[in-house]
Amino acid sequence: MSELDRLVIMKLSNGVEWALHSCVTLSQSREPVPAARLAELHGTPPAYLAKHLQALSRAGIVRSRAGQVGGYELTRPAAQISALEVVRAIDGDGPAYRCTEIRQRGPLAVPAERCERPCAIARAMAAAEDAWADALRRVTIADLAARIDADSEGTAMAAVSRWLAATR
Amino acid sequence: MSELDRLVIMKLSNGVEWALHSCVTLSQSREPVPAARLAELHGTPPAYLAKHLQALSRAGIVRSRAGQVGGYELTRPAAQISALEVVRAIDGDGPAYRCTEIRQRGPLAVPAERCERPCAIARAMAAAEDAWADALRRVTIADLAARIDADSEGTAMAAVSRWLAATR
DNA sequence: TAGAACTCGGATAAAGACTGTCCGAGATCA
DNA sequence: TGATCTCGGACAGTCTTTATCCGAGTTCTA
Ligand code: FES
Ligand code: FES
Repeated sequence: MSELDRLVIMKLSNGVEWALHSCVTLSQSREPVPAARLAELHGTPPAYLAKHLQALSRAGIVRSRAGQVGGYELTRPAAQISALEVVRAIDGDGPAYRCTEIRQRGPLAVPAERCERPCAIARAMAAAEDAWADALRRVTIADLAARIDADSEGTAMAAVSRWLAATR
Repeated sequence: MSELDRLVIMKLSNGVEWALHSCVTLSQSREPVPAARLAELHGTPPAYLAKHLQALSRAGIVRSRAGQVGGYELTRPAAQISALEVVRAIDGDGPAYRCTEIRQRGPLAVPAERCERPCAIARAMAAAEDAWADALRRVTIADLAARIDADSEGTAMAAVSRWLAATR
């Protein structure tokens, strides 16, 4: 690990990247795709990716199908799944900034009866998080697939579909 | 720990809250304030708060003064210090979403020569983080102090100044 | 209808980050 | 000169994240 990487503190689980790419891949297949196939395609540990897919299943984003022809598939059209849903399913739906109410502690503690409204600092942090969430809510899995396809001059998604069909 | 707290995944260090409140407090004092005094006022572990104040010192937000009348003081007027600077100093200045470039792995790996531009997914996540950062960049420590004062009907900051002077 | 193979699902260890604490180096004042 | 107070980085404990495994359930085949 390089020095630069060590200075950077990781705040979001790296599984978010795998989950988003997996959703984009699933949007290109009409049939269920096994977790092991997705892991091979993305070069990730199979068992760990499966754990994240389970989280997506609990969130209602994907549906699992057991058996020989089983696997994972999207429950809704890709245009109706926002990136925010995927991130929240993996990383947790709680706020990143958690107010401990330290204003109610110490010699100058504010009485609880005056703390009906959140602290001004907590309000500012919550507003920033809302802006972050809104930016992600406006992007759908279909948008991401289209952009990746455009970056590859319209060859990437077709290659994915071909690979999925060939190794079925 | 309650069940609700366990469901919420903590992504941001809670030291961010202590640092922001400490900066607001420091903005109300013309003289250096020792870390132990700030810890007593906020009801936090003294040694751990000191560690975070050291991080603020490295970032150039506060200046430390050793000796009997030493302590911490802001290096600039509170109106020129953004909340984003404080958050970045404590939680790290790296992006929360870290792209691992998984598109360059696996059987359908994209050649590196085609990866000059970041992945579309990474771009969307970066745009969301920019929105978050912009919201925090527009808020200064002086703004937060004014809002906390307004919430307390103009008594909070005066009480802080009085307490700091009385216990000097 | 019985069998076999393939899949998901949760339960189980190892690693790293955050939390919390300590004592020494340095500076100021008497 | 000495004492006292301050910061600063170095030291353990706890929790989340990472990674992995084997059993339960389902589907196709003979
Ligand atoms: S008391 Fe939690 S942010 Fe002010
Ligand atoms: S390769 Fe990292 S987000 Fe697409």
